[in-house]
Amino acid sequence: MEYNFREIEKKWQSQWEQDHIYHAGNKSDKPKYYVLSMFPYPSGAGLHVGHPLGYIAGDIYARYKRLKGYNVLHPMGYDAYGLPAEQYAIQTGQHPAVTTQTNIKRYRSQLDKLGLSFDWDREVRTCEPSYYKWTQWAFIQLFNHYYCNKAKKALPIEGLVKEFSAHGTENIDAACSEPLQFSAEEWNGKSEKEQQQILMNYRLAYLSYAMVNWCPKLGTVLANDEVINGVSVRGGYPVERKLMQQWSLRITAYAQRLLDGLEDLCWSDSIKEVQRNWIGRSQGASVFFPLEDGSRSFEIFTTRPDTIYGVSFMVLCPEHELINEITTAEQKEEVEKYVTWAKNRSERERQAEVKTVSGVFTGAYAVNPITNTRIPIWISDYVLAGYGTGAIMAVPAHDSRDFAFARHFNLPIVQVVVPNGEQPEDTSLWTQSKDSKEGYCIHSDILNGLQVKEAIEKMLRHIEALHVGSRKINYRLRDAIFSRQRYWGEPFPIYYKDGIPYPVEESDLPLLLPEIDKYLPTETGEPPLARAKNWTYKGYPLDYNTMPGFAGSNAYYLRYMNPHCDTAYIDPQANAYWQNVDLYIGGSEHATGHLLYSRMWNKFLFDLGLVVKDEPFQKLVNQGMIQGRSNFVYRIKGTNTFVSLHLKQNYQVDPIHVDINIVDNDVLDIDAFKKWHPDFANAEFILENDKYICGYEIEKMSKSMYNVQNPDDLVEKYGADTLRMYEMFLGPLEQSKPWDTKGIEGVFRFMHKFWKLFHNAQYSFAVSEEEPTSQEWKILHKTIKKVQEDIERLSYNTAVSAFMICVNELTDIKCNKKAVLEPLTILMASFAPHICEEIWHLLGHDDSINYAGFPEWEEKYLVENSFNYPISFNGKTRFMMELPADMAPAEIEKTVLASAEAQKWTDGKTVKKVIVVPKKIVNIVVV
RNA sequence: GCGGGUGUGGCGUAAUUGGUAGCCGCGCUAGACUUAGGAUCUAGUGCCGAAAGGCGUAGGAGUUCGAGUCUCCUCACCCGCACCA
Repeated sequence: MEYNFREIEKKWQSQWEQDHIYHAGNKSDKPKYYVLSMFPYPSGAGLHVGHPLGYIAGDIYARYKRLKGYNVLHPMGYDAYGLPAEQYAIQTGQHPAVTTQTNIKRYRSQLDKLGLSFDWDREVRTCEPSYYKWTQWAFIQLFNHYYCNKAKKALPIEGLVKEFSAHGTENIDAACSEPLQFSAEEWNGKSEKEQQQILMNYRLAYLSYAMVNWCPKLGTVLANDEVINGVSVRGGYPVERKLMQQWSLRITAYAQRLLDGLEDLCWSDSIKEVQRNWIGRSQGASVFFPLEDGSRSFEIFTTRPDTIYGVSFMVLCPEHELINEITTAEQKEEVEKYVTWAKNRSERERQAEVKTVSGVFTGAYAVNPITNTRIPIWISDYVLAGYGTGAIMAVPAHDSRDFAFARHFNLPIVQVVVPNGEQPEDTSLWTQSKDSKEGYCIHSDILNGLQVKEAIEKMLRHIEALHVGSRKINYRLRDAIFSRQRYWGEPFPIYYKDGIPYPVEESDLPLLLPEIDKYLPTETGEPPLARAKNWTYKGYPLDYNTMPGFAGSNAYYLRYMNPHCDTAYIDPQANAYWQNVDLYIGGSEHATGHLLYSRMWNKFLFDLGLVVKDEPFQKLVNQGMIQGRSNFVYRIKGTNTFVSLHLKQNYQVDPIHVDINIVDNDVLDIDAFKKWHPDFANAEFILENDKYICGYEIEKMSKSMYNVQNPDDLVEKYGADTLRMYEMFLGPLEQSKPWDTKGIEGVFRFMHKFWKLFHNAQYSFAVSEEEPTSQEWKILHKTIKKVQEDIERLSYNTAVSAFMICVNELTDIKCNKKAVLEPLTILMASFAPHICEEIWHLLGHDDSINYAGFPEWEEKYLVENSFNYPISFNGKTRFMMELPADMAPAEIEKTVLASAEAQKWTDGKTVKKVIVVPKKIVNIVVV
């Protein structure tokens, strides 16, 4: 029979599904392995060829591990809450649950066609009540815990309450929104409402008034990672700063642990670096500058306490609480004008005008606590409210922003650090600030002559001795805004009594998402949930917000371990067995979102003793994006005539996107083109060599550019096995690359060649029972070794090459011996499961190939005596050989040649050249 | 501006991790079988040269017996952060 992939793939896919062959039990004698691909958001557009890349890569690894004797957890599910379904609902009135359901169906059928070995018995959907029940449950736990900096973990809030009523804040070192100080008596004297407000300051999920990213077009707030360059990631709508009461997640409490945890993870350096940057730890000092009148002082943060002698002014952010208090009467009008102006600027305007200097003098002065000099206090929006204390000491000589400000407002510039080997300069001649990372100190009293590093340490000690400040570590990371004014998300299990939020009883979870008549905010501007009838609990109003998209994806990898458990979030036995994800595959766009929130969420659950591992994803691989390759035709302006690519320079033309499905190797199918669109029915063409050649460009894959390659079409034309192998063959997994269907024919040819190894000229199945020759063993075993090494390091493109080489070599020597072909089939089953399963059964096996043992490579076929690997890859035979250090070159050559002949590893070919170099290395070229 | 990464034939890529650069595939050229082929098979294919030979891993230097690989500088492109004190 010829290679009939359609029949083979259909047959085995339904067989596998029927037998639940990929179901992994929570108990097994085998070692466990957990392979996870990031679950998709089921969008209306369906899958394109980019999606399967990661799934196939994960699938190959899962199948490989199964063959290696592991109990493999390889689940899949859907990140089903999200904005697009809701936007669609607003436009059409269609319930988001319905569209989501439809899209999931489509996704599932597309995934099934690829022969992915998912354990569908464990499927989760974040929008199912049985799933989000536990998202809500986890939220309540966050609400009921605070972070203790001494224990370095989350602890129950009751403990904090006990401590407050016994000793006040005296012994407390906890993560909080604002540092508070009160005694036990003060605490006990407070009302329930006041106490609850104080506790909010400590809860890990807390309600607060905060400056948030408000997107008027989407009608919701967004997290920092959902905003890029002042516009929303989804939709690209402008985002403003707005003061609103919102739920937040105190992720900052975990900043240091999130940083430290990266060390032992097997993640790429780039993604670790992105997370480190996002957390943004900087070490320095907080210093208190008293006001001139001594009434109070204010705190600043600096990483360079050594430059404190160079401070010539202070700057407050326009939002700073001190402004009203200190502004002098003469300056009042001007300050108010500036503050109002600064507040009304959009985030985008502010970012676009970074270079423009603006600011205003408050009229007030502070005192430098080290030098006791009088320093003017200014206001400027180049100081950010969100970082540090929203106030800085300005050292214009050594900071470019301070320098620009000082020049603009004519403030003094004092050089305090001089680069080694240089002399102090006249700063009035400078056009920019001077780098001060290295050098010696001047004009700095006790620091004079010291190197920067020593000076920083000395000044830190000095500051501490004078009690004017202390060492401090600052993080750029902000708490995550956790509420959205949307419908299609998890409702908060929170109700309000007397304006105070209380969690819903755990036994009453899930708090079901109510039905509403319209998916829009109310006329009074309340979120859509305010439209729900009887949206109350115990007679009290429930929260109108829903949780953000990342809420449901925080711990989905944990629910896969026990997806049907409805008595606990995490089944301890299942968790003890599966531990955490061994290999996680997904796109790098989640570097600062999902991958950070998940780690924090997991650490919190770890603190509660609910999970055994502190980190969720041991090894992470980011598959590259697959870009689209668009094709163009060129229409001569004002006509309906199209000119081929290389002739277009003679005409005035408009390039027009053309559907890549009617273009083959950049050659246009003219008939199909005429039918494609009525406008082109009577089109005329200027051809080159009787062909119409299209131009191309690499762009994002998108419908409007007609460059979307649908995997279903390719499966239909070439089969899933070919598509799987081709996607892996395209290049290194982590690299982004344009989709190009050109090369798929080569892989398709390879599949036929492989199939033919098992068949005679008449296409009947025929393998020989003969004992293979040493050469045949070598071909097999070098392939086993190579492929195994390549899979382990996820270098699938080179593994596919190794298969091709192997099949070429076996075809050349017409090897059809079962002893060679059978192990090769098992070896390839991870890549091309359908064809290998078929052959496996043709070879006489009744059980599935999926659990056949993985073939081991035998060293004896690769190593002979002192030669390590006298096997050629890349058309070369090279190896190492132990030789006495004092052996003369001529002697070495003789020894090697003699040995080579004796071993017969040259397979009848003659040695062409022996290159002998010192250090025991020998290269031998054979022809 | 700061941080991370990449640069190899016409194209996607490979290179025992310091050891003949270009494996495998696409494309291209020639041939065979074919009524025909956009099917299949065979051979060739880094560049220059008729050949001998020479030149070649973005460019320049360095370390080494030996560099695509290590070090330094320059250039180009990609990604992340960005008034972060």
